[in-house]
Amino acid sequence: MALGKDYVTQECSIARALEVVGERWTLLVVRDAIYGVRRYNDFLVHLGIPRAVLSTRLRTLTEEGVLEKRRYQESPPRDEYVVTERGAALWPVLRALGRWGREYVDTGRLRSFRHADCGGEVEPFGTCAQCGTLVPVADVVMVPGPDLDPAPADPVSRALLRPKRLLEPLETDAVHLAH
Amino acid sequence: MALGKDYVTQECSIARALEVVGERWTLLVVRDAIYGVRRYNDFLVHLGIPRAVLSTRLRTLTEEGVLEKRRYQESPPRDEYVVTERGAALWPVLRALGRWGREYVDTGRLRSFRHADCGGEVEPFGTCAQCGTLVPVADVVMVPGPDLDPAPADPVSRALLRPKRLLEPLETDAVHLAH
DNA sequence: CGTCCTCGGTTCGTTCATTGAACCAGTCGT
DNA sequence: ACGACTGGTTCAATGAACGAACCGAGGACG
Repeated sequence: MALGKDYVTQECSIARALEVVGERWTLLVVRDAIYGVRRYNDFLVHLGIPRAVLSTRLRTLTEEGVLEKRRYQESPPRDEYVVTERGAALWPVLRALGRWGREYVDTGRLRSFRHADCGGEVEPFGTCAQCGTLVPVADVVMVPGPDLDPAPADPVSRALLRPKRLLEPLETDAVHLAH
Repeated sequence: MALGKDYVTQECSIARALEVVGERWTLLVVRDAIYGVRRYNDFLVHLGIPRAVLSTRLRTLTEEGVLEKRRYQESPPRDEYVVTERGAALWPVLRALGRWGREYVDTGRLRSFRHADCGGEVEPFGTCAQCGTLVPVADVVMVPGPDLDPAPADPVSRALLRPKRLLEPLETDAVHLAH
């Protein structure tokens, strides 16, 4: 971790993991990436993160193999950041955090996560309440809840008002209009 | 979160959770608390954290209801920090982080976690490999692995070389000798 | 051809958190 | 009376985050 002193003294996989994803904003960047956000500007407006910090996070996450920088058009040259398998493997962490946040911090029902195959809700530990299988990230559908702001300012939040399968790229208003 | 700007713009339980436990060191403090560490000095030597930071973390975690400050002897007056139910509910987060760290960052086998009732290993999502039940934190036993340093410098790490049920108080050398 | 706009950054001064060392107060053991 | 232990607080220096400004490559438009 690029934070002054690191956790290397810790003989613990939790500490090792936090070395990689424990910095401020990092897990939120990964969350957005799993939600399907891929472009610099989309991360920027959705997170409200300082540009310099975003640049650093994207760079280190790419170096760590959590994201992959990929050119998706040549003219003008444009790159996107896509979650790797390693990044997608952080889904259980985010799911667990989200459940804890909802139960112990939140008040409203913001989003729920359902198994694409059978519609069952994904439980605290990532299994499907309906069919009991351990749901892979790619088979999770994010469903917006009733307590989300119905008309958010930024296009990424608006795009996330529709149910959306995780990992698939997000279509923002801008991209939509460009067609 | 006490970090300059907060994540309040984020309509997301993950962000809300990170508001509480997203700061540097915080999750490691909670991890230690779940491992059974309870006393200021034990956190200090085991984490190698600056005293000022430890003090603020313990205070905010107490205010947030993740830990509870409790007087355990009157003369001299001594307090200990014990995980609450709310704090113990963070176990899935730590388990998920640990699994990710072991699979994608670590090399060695540092610790494993087993179901106290049947001895089965606790799987990535927190279920028991043997009997299939979702194992509550209090029924998890931490078992040290072969790649741990066999003679660590601090007494807390030494105490953690023995198998240990989570949440139960840790007996360090010092306490042990004091009997 | 000149101007404006977008995207994906970098630079920079200010603010804020972390660090590590020093200090301190209450209590015990001897 | 003296020193050690526990559980802190204080302080100066460092480093990270913040936010606004700037920048360069490439269209788009007229």
